Amino acid sequence: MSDLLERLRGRGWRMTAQRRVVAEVLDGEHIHLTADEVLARATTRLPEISRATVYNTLGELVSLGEVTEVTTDGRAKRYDPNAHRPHHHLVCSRCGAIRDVHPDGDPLADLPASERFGFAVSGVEMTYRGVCPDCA
Amino acid sequence: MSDLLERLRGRGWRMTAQRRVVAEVLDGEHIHLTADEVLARATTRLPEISRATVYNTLGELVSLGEVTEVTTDGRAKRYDPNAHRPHHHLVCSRCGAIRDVHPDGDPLADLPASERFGFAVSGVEMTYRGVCPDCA
DNA sequence: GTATTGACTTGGACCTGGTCCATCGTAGGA
DNA sequence: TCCTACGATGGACCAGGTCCAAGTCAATAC
Repeated sequence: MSDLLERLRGRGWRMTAQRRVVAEVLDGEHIHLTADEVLARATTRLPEISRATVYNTLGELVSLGEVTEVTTDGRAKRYDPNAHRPHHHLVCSRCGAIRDVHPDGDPLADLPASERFGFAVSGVEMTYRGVCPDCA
Repeated sequence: MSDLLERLRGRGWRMTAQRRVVAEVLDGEHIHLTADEVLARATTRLPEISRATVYNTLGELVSLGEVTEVTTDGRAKRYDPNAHRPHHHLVCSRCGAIRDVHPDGDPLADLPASERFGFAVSGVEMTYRGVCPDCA
């Protein structure tokens, strides 16, 4: 069984066939599916699952902190199960392919107090853009 | 007249009352309006302007490189007229307020070759998150 | 094993942000 | 001043996402 399912069970998450399938579909590295893609993959395993349930389950996984939402293009949100290890994203400007990346340095430290406008700054998301080998 | 209008005229942009109003509404620092907000403000000056025209004009300004699109929340895109001076954004997690910021360092240099997956990397967007003074 | 119950699921209506298109209007050149 | 290609209009349409009332079921208690 996946780590994700293991953790959810440990947190007392009520297990249903639908939730299991959604969690299984999201398991792995460099996974960045849209809700519709999750629905499509879940449907192959559990044909009667509904769109609303997929949205509900994804929303819960996000509030549990097990999955993060990424919007790289202003269109559909994507769901990234790799929330336990902080990372940023590298996106192909042509085909939209996404890779998880780990830049050096501490971008939070690079924002001087004079550029904080009195905000309590707590995090930063970085989206690198480029062209992937397949599109070059 | 604003710099923006000046530049557009210099580039042979056909000037109409609608385009002028949209460009004027977008003039200034720390401006990050949604298309609907642009429409609302434009409507006070030119009541008969249509939604389609606002979207068309914003799209053109973006392809001309005079305005950049920002999506900070996966909802409506926002339009940032400050495209001629590169910058990043600091967003309040509570109220959504946005400030332009200029971090130190070169985030592009912080992405090692081993983390580039063969991409030709050309740029990076950073979104700092925090709580603004008004919401604290 | 059965009863109970509150949480989960469902499908469909609905909402928001955005795009498209046929038609009308007009800026700017001749 | 006239022409015409480009821009504006509004209304239909689309994608992604949310909401809701009704039905279903996992987990607990007995």
